[in-house]
Amino acid sequence: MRSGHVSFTEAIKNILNNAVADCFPDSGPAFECQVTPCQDKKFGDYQSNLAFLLAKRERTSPRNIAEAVAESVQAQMALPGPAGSGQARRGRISNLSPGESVGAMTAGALIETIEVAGAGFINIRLRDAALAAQLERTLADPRCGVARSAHPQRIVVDYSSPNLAKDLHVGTMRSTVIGDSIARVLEFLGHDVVRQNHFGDWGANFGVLVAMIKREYGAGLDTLQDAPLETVEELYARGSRLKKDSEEFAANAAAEVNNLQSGDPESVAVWEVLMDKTLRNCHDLYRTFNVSLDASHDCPESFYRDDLPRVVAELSDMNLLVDDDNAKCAYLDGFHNIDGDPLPVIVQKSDAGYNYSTTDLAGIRHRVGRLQAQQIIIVTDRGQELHFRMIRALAQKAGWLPDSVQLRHLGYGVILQEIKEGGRSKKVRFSTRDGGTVKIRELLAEGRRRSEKLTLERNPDIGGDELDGIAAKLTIAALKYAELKQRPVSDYTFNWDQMLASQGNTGVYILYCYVRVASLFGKSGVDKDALVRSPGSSTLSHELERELLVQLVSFPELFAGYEEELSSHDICHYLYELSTIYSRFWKDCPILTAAEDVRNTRLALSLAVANRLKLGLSLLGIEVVERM
RNA sequence: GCGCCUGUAGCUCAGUUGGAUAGAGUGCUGCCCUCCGAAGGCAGAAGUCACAGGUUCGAAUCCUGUCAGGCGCGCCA
Repeated sequence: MRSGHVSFTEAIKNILNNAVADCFPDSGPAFECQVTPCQDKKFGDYQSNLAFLLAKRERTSPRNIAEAVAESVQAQMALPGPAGSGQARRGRISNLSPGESVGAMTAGALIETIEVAGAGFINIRLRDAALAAQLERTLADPRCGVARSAHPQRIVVDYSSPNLAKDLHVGTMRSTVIGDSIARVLEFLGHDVVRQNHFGDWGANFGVLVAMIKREYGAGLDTLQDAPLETVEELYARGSRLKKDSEEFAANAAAEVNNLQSGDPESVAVWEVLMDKTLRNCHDLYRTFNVSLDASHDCPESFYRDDLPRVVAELSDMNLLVDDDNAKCAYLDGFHNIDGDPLPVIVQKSDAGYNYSTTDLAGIRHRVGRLQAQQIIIVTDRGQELHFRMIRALAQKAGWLPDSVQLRHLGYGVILQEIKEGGRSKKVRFSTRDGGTVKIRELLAEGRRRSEKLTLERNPDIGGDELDGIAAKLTIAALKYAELKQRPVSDYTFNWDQMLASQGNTGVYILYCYVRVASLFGKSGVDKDALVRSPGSSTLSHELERELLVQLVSFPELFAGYEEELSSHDICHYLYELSTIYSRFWKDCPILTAAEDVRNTRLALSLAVANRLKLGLSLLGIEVVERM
């Protein structure tokens, strides 16, 4: 259990569990009540369906069970407790001492009403004072009430992992954005996160590149150093074609792979120039895109070069390998190819070179052995699922991946675009007009053009560096939010107008909500610190204040299942809900012109909203703006 | 052929450890600035939850089958 902070869900669960144990002593200690927020707020704040689950075992109607449990809870509520349940007047904000956690509250202090409805639903409405007290406790808390995990793990998160022979494109963007959010949240929850950028800088692609560079630049490596970045990609594209057309060049490229692997100084020198150039570009892009990866997280394929022969040798010693057309293969149960024949993991190719399976196995050994990972999360496209299933099975068989270490492959779908063709629209893979891959750099530039235009339309007096900064942040918010708001598993359709729309479930809408609060505090001249120290003790005077309060204090519950689900889209959903409630509140509840006590309450609510928006967005890798 | 994933409003998607009348946004039709930012808010119309069976007090959710789509299945990563 997490100590210090207990969410309302957990507190209610405890109360209901006690009541069930009281009414039905035979139900057994294994019974755990389920508590969820009411889907319809008219029923209350939280509901439980425990009566339905118990009905069969107790051989009575759900309604009877619910009524018995509710009665028992009501008896708990009547008990006097340290929270002074009898004094907790409805509607008063500061009745509970701010230091007291939800877990320490008595049933009477926490619950306003408990009712049975329908066939046996138990609906609970919380006391305003309990909600308000929880808000006060978290107003000064940079974590907004979210506890750290009681069981922190060392978790390796492997993401982004671009192929350095090409500039970063939208395919790697998904891994980068999704993985970055996962790393940020797990770290926030107190885990020891080890980010690993397993980028492609070794193997066949680089044989081609080194061969091309030697051929075209000869001794003039300096000119390559100064050449624009596109040169590399262009060289690679031509080299790949040449490899198909010319046996001589293909042999050269293969030879260069061997040269690199054996540490030939001349080839390695070329490779280093290449790496320096492309890596600088890559890290530069991470900074621009607000991705929390830097050089300290680099753990590329080449990192494992000395391990590769050992991986093969050890597998061979364990008698797990067979020779097949000169390739060294491991066969595992349950994997078949298109003809139904056994499908191998190839760890050494017929030309004696190593491939990505070898590197991934070396990666697992390194992460489990040296990095002491308790969990490994790899974020790549869904197409690699079979590959990772086989790698996992082989690593387990070899004893490199103990049962205590979980290896998870998080696969995501492809990015599509809608195109019109003869009056009908269809979806194809997202690409440039000539069918090439879309580069992240170009995407950012296009987003900034659009964001700048939209900003100027609304706010013509913004200009210069401020405009640049706003356009950059809006672009990042739009792109990342669009990426994260839906489940990674599904394909998604790229659409600038949709992601930059200020209406609807977009990053821009949420930023706008934040901007309104920022503007409010700019105008009011309110001392935020004073507000945090003494948030006021006014009555709740409007139903929207309460609705906002309920949403605000449920923030920690968002993270209850995160480690299991890695569901950043739930965070998006929460932020969007919070923003819509605040927008309604904003419309109906004047703040600055209200009487002082009402005003202070509304300011405190506003501050709490801004804090959660800022924190939640930061966990998605999105920065807020103060003006837009 | 086999495996994995997906199918919910015209469109984009939530909801899937079984729970109350299936939710948002967009688009459409209207409405709301004397008031803290209208990049906002409100109201209305729009659904055989792909289809067919099954399991039970109860199914978008679980099981079986069918259909449709995406991806993967031996030396690229």
